[in-house]
Amino acid sequence: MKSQNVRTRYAPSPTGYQHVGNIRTGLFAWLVARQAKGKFIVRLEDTDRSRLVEGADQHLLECIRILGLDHDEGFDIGGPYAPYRQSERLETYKPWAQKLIDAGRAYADPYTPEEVNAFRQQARDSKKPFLYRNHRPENPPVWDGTQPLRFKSDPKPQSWHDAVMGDLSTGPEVVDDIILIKSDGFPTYNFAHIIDDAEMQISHVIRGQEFLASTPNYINLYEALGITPPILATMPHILATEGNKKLSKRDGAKDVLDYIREGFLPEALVNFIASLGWNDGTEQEEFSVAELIEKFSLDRVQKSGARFDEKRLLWLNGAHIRKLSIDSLYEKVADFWQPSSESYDETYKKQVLGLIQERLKFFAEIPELTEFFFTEPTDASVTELLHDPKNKQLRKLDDTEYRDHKPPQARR
RNA sequence: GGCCUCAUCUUCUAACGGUUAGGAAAUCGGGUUCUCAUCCCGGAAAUAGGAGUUCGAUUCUCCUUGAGGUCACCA
Repeated sequence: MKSQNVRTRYAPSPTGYQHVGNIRTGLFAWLVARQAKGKFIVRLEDTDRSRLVEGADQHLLECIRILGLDHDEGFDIGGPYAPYRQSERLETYKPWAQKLIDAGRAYADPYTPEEVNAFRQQARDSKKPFLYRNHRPENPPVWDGTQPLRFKSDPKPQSWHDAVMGDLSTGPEVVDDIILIKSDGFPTYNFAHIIDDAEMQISHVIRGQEFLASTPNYINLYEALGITPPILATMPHILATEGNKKLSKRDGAKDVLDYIREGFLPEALVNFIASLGWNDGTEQEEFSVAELIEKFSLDRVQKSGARFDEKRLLWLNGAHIRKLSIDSLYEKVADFWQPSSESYDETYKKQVLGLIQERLKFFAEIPELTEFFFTEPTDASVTELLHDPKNKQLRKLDDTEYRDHKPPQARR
């Protein structure tokens, strides 16, 4: 593949906030695109009308903006393949569905949900996996748009290559007649993403491990549609700090914006998220965004899941903070000063910052760490101590050295 | 239960089939520092188990075990 043709996408469903687990997929897609000087596309997969969360689309945009994952095409800015919101693309799915119907590769599902559930329960009771195609109707009715439209699959063994997982293969028993269009007229993810990726010329599909099991179905669909599959890259899950569960909102995965609100640096977050499941093979731990773009590669992504360890994020953020000049640090912490600091000027606050920079892990700690610089002591003995000329630390406050804005290592 | 995937210190991870299995976080100890932190030095800490291939296996193969995913008109 020519590098200028690399087009990756981040295509979440607007069903809530972004957390470290799902934003990593977006970060990796972005890195692949930027490294290859390709395009990064942000698409919204909003075909499940019942799970939509208001404001989730704006939240997503805010997250990628703050993390610096700039996009070239998207549901907010448009692009050559607009619209990029699946709910606005219903017309583009129709001809593809019709093509399958005409070829005898799609049919109307005549059963009620209750009937299908009964089949499902039957399979469960006999401890067998459920396969709809075992109940495939012999003479399905003409599809009138009110029933689900199902894919008439061609079950067979399949093998394919995954840019992260390597060579994979499955037997015919995993291929089934998946639903393409739901009875409400919206396509399923399974159908819509394949059409959109093809129409939008997506070169790499980078997504989480939960899609691994349905990939054989997608390959079957690609074949029926006559579409050459893109490069597939499956990311391992990020595990919650406790237990063995995938990191999820339910298990307390934090909103990415919450980290920003607590005063984590976007570049530290990006560094941290990238190193969850990826490293460049050297002993380097701290990476700038530019270095990540240069060094990232899908084939060095870990196959196994990585546990989310906030202690490591804390350390990494502290390390990034220590590298900042006082001026730059001062600029970034503007929103974190406590009320008692209001009457103090910039010069004084920068001096205070210089004193705490080395131990600062995230900006929300600032009030706690600096309160005594902004309050008059009430105890007489403390006052006496403060005026003790032998107290070197306090003398530094009068020192002019911090006005030079040197990084802390350069002082002394 | 079927199918798929994965498996190195507590955690994130490194190691063309040949290393005293390395680094980082956390932790413990020491040094620097008027405190804390930073910084420096050091300690403890791992190849899940069993076969096989090989002169030699963390690395290749198989089995076992464990973990995860999936079997939705969710993505």
